[in-house]
Amino acid sequence: MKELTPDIYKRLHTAFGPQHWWPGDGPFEVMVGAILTQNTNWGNVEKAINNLKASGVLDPLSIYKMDNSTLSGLIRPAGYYNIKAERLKAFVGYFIKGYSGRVSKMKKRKTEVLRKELLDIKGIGPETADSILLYALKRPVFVIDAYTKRALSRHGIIVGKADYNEFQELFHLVLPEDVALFNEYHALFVRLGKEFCRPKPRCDGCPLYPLLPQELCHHVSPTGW
DNA sequence: GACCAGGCACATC
DNA sequence: GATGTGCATGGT
Repeated sequence: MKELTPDIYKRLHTAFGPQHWWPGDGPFEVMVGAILTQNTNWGNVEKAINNLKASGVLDPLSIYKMDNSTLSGLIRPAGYYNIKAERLKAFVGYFIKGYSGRVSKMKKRKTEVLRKELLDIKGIGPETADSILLYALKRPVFVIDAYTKRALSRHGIIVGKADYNEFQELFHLVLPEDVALFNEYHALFVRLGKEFCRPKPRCDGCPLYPLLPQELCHHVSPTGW
């Protein structure tokens, strides 16, 4: 197990520069995007969000009142549209009943309380909850996604099995609680993932090379990542 | 046509 | 507790 050293962030930031995350307009749009992007290409999510905007329904109350079938029709380009319609409805139900659909009210609560509440909503798991906490509510919570897991495993920083919380602890233990840093760092891992750490790796020019145990990042860890 | 994408819940062993 | 499967569109 290698350490999560500061030069990893430096290498990524030097290679890619600032990523300007989260793309989108305002906290509520970020929350909606966090649900829509589950296992889905961001370009498709943008189409769905644009449909909601064009119909003038990208607000909590409109989504809350909308038929599931109408909603699923609008978010269709994002894929899994029936499930995601339910998940959006579940989230806005919580948001309206708990906080009158107001981000300012939600911000009064502690991070741990909000995380627990979000995880209790059917369709919101750890990555979606943490994305909402970090990118919409500006809490210092590190987001772990498939790319981050894959990159850390392939580069030998995590060896063997690790669940979401163990990956997250790796960052929480060494990083200062800095929202801007968490924001940028996660976005950089996604950028790295898109360019180099896909299931079929394209390792030429990977900025984390030569952290690798051997020579090439075709190295596949025991976890299968 | 095959592969992949900024997950999650649920069934089954 | 670990592993497998359904959910689905759209770009490469």
